[in-house]
Amino acid sequence: MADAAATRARARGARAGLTPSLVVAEAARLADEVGLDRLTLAAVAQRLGVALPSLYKHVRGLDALLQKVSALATAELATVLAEAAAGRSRADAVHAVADAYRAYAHQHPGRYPLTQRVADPADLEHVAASGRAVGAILALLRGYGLSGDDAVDATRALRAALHGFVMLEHAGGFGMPTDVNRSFGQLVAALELALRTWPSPEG
Amino acid sequence: MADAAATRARARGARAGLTPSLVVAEAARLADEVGLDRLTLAAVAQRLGVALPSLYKHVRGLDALLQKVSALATAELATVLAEAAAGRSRADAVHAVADAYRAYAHQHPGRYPLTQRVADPADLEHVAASGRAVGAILALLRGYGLSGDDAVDATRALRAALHGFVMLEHAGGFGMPTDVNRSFGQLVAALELALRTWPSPEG
DNA sequence: CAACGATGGCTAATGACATTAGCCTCCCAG
DNA sequence: CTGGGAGGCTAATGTCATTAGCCATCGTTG
Repeated sequence: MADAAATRARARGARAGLTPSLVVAEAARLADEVGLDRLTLAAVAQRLGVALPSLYKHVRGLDALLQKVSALATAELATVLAEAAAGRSRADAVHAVADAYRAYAHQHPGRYPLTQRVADPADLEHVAASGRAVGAILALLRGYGLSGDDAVDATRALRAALHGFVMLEHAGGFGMPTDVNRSFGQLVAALELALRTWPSPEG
Repeated sequence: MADAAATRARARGARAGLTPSLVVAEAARLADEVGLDRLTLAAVAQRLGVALPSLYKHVRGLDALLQKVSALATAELATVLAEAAAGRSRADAVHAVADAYRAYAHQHPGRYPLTQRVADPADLEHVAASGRAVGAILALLRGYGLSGDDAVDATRALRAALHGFVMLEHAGGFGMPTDVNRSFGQLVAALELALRTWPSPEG
C-alpha cells in the first residue's frame, strides 16, 4: 500500500503533506465507513499514516474536526437539495427534494447527522452553507405562496419530518417489514397536502 | 450531605445497598441533568458514592446501562402518551399526544433520545414498553379508520415528525426567533389534516 | 548558496474513561 | 456460629484526547 511506503519515507524525514482540508475529507470518509460514533482522531491519523498528535497541526481537536465535517456535509446537502429543486415546482419539487435529502442521508450515514449541528457564526462558509440548505426549502414554499412566519413554520415542519424519518430509519426504529419507501412517500405527500392550504390546515 | 456520611460509613465496611434499578434511575437522572453525552459510569459511580468498578456488580457495562435507561424511558414515554390519548379522539387526541410527547422530551432531555433505541428482544419489559408506545399511536389512528399497512405508514409519519421536531429543537436547529410552539402546532395540524384522507393525501 | 525561521512531523507525558481481575468483608442461610 | 455468595474495594490495562516540547524540512531571504 502507498500508505506504508509513505510512512517509511517519512521515517527518514519526508513529510506527509497534510492540510486541514485533507484531514476533514478523510474524517468525513471515515465517518461514513465506520459510523460517526467510531470517528476518532486516532483512526483518522492512522488512515492518513501519521501519528495522532500530528493532526493538531491542522485541526484544533476532535470537536473542531467534527464541526468542520459538519460544514462540509452541510454544503454538500445544500447543493444536493438545490439541484433537486431546480426546474421543478410544487408537489414535483417537494418530492424531488425530499428524495434527495433522504438519498444523501443514506449515502453518507456518518456525516449526515453532523448536518444538524449549528454553524459557528465565525465560520462564514458554514453559515453560508446552512443558509443555502434552508434556502432550498424556502424556495419550495414560494411555489405555495408562503413567506414570513408561515414559511418558517413550514420549513421547520419539513425539516423535522425529513430529519426524523431518516434518523429513525437509520436507527433501525422501523421494526415492521412494511415498505419503508412507501411510508416515506406517504409522509411527504401528507406534508405536501398541508402546504396547499397552509397555514390553516383546517381549511 | 448524606452521601459523604454514607461513604465514610462504608469505608469502615458498610455497604452502599445498590441495586440495578437504583443505578439505572440515577443514570437517568444524571443524563437529564448533564446531558446524555456526559452520562458516564464514572459520574454515576460518584453520584452513588461508590467506586466506578462497583457498578459492574449491577450492570454489564456502559452500553448495557444505556440500554436499561432506554427501557425505563420508553416505558415512561408510553405511559405519558397513553394518558394523553385517554378519553380523546381524532384531532383532539392527536394534539394531546403530540404535546405530551414533546413535553416528555423537554422534561427529560437526557433520556429522551434513548427512547429511540431498539429494544433487545431478550429484554421483555423493554419490548413491551416499545409496544405500548407504538400502541398509543396506533390507537389514535383507529379513530381515522386506519389499520394494516396504512396504519404503519401513518405511525411512522407521526413518529418521524415528532422525533425530528424535538431533536432539531433540542439541537438549537431553529435559528429564527419565530414562536416554536406555534410551529409545532402547525406541524401537528398538518399531519392531522393528512390523516383525515389517509392513505390518499391527494383526495 | 547558505542560513533562518516557520511549518509540520515526531515522542513523551498526562488525564479521563471503560473494563477486567482478584481481594476482602458483610450478612444471611443453615 | 459458620460458610459462602453478594457487593464492596484496589490495582492493572488499554484506548483516546490533549498538551508540551523536540527536530527535520523547506521556502525565503540575505
